[in-house]
Amino acid sequence: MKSVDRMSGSEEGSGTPDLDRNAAFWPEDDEEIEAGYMHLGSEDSGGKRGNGKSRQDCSDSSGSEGPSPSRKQSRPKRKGSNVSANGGSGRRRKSGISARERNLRRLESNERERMRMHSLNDAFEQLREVIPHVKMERKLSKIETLTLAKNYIMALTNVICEMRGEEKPYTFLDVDCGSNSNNSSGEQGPEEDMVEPNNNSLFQENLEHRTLTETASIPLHDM
DNA sequence: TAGGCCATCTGGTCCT
DNA sequence: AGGACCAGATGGCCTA
Repeated sequence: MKSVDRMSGSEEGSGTPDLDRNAAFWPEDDEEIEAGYMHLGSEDSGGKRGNGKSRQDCSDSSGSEGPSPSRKQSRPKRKGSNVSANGGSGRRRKSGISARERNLRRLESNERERMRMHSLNDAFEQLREVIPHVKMERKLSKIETLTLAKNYIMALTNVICEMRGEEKPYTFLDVDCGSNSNNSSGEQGPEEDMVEPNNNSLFQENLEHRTLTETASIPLHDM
C-alpha cells in the first residue's frame, strides 16, 4: 500500500511548525479582527503542511452564527448545545481579550492539540507493537491497527472461553464472507458471531493471517 | 491522476 | 475560565 513511515518525519519534525508564521499572520488589533477575524488563512502564505490550508469559507461566514463555515453544519450538536455559545452575536470576541492574546491562546491551543495527537500516535505505536501480525514493509495504518487489535482480542477471548469449556463467543468467518454485508458497521453485541470486513483489504489480510490470530493462545501461554 | 492516509489547524462542546 | 476532547476541513505525500 503506502508507506506510512514517511509520517514519522513530519511527525517529529513538526515541533512547532508554524508558530511564527501564524503569529505573523494574525492581525494585531481588534479592529482588524472585526473586519476579518474569521478570515485567517485567506492568504495563508501556503505553509507546507496542513497549516497552509485555507479556511476558505470562513471568510464569508462572518454572518450571524459566528464561526459557522459550511463544514460545521453537518456536525451534530452535542447535548446542551446552545447554538450561539459565543453569545449569540456570532462574534467570538471575549471582552477584554486582545487580538494578540487570542492569537497566543490559539497558538497554545494548537500546541496542546498537537501534543495530544502525538500522544495518541504513541499509543497507536505501542498497540502496533503488541499486536501479532505478519511483518510488512509498511507499518499498520491506524484503522488496521484498531481492527487487528479488535480481532486479536476476540481471538483471545475465544481461547479463554475454550479453556474454560465455554462456548466461543466469536466466530471468524471464512473468506467468502467478504460478500456478506451483515455487519451493521460496528454495532455488534458480544453474542454476535462476527469479524466484519469493515476494511476489505485488511480483512483479506486478516483472513490470510487468521491462523496467526487464532493461535493467539501462543502469547497467552506466555503470560 | 485518484484515492488512501496522515498531520495540522480550528471552533464547538464538555469537563474540572 | 481554561484545558481536553472531538470532528470537519485542508493540503501534503505516496502508491496503484
